[in-house]
Amino acid sequence: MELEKITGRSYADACGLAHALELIGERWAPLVLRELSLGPRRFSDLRAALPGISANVLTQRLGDLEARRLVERRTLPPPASVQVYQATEWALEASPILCALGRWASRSPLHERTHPVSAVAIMLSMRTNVDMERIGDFAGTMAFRFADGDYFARVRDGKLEIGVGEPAQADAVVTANPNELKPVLYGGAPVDQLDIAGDRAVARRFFSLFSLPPSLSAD
Amino acid sequence: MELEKITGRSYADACGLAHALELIGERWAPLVLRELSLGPRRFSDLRAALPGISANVLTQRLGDLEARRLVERRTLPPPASVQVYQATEWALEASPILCALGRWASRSPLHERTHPVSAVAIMLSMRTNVDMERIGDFAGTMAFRFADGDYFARVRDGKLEIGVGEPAQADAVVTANPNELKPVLYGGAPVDQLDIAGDRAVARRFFSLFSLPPSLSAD
DNA sequence: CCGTATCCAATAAGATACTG
DNA sequence: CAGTATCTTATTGGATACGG
Repeated sequence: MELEKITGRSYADACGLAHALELIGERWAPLVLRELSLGPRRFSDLRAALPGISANVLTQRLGDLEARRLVERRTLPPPASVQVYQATEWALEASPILCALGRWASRSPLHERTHPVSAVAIMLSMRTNVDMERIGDFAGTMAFRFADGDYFARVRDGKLEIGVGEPAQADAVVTANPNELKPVLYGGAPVDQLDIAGDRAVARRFFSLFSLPPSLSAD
Repeated sequence: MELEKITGRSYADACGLAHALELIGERWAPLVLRELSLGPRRFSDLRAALPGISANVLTQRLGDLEARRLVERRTLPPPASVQVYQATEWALEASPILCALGRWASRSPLHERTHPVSAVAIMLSMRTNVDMERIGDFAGTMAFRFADGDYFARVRDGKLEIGVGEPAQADAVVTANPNELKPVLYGGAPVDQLDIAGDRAVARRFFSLFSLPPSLSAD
């Protein structure tokens, strides 16, 4: 099977970057990977998380990514018996690189921060924008309840762990939509504007760990 | 000025990665940045280095990148008086991230390593694929004379520096085209198949510093 | 030679409707 | 819900021609 058949147009360039673009350079592809980087998702999860992608483009992207060994299609065991899409181990290795690219781009004067974000995006942004030096000896576990699922962030031993699902024991539980988190994480908005159950002091400390890199002047 | 006017289609997603795609997600854009990441280049340099890009598309990409503050157009002082395109400082910060993406992609079973590479691509690949642990206390300077320009690689103090132009004092001078370097750098081909003037022992040691990450099995 | 502009054909993306 | 099918629009690439 020739590469062009799989990737559409070839750059005919042996440079790894050119091949990266053949793998994930098509529109939406990196965002699909982003949505898969915390765990498997269903077709409709992806559609809901990617504002504006159309069903036919998502179908095609998932098929492309599967052919390129970045995504695997799995059917969950009964009684669920639903099909999910899962990033391969190798695809997950690209995730921190894509996050770094996102952090780089967030300095752009053209960056429109008022757009909505998905649950996965805001959780990944914590991993990307945490200031390790501010962690110190802080430890705590935050649970996040979004309309489309539960996530957690656990700080321990100077590290931040992000995951899907209900954490073992949460110090505080935030019920919100992802957009409401943005101003508190990155806009200096007061933590109290969030719906938080549990230890609000832990929550306050937790939210103080994050900051965006400096914006370039818009001129 | 609205973002959509600058970027074409918007993802309407506040995630930094989505914005990165709005900035450099269009076809050829990252490869144009790659070509600019070791210094300013002329239009025709870019055309020559990017196999298959049409003048048409290159003009548009350069204009897009300029509007997004990733590229600046400069006119060199007389007597040259020619126009060159230069990556902004911020754009250069994306370079290591794009290199990391290239290294990640190079593990793909679909990666076609027989395609040609540009001079800048092969020089950047050294920065990307050098094994720091192998440097040890080795020091040496290699000059590379390609048809379209001179480059150098200097190893010193456990670090590798890549640059454009003639180095101060080279231990060895390699005259080749970029494709001929590939098998020696990454394919275990003998250094002696290259046209090398100067200290061949330094050259041999130098070329032994590089290796690609392991390929995934093609199944 | 250095780009730009224009025209055309091939692809890719988007919107919408539809099927199991 | 999980996709297909179909149609329309946008983007890309290639060729060619044009001005500095």
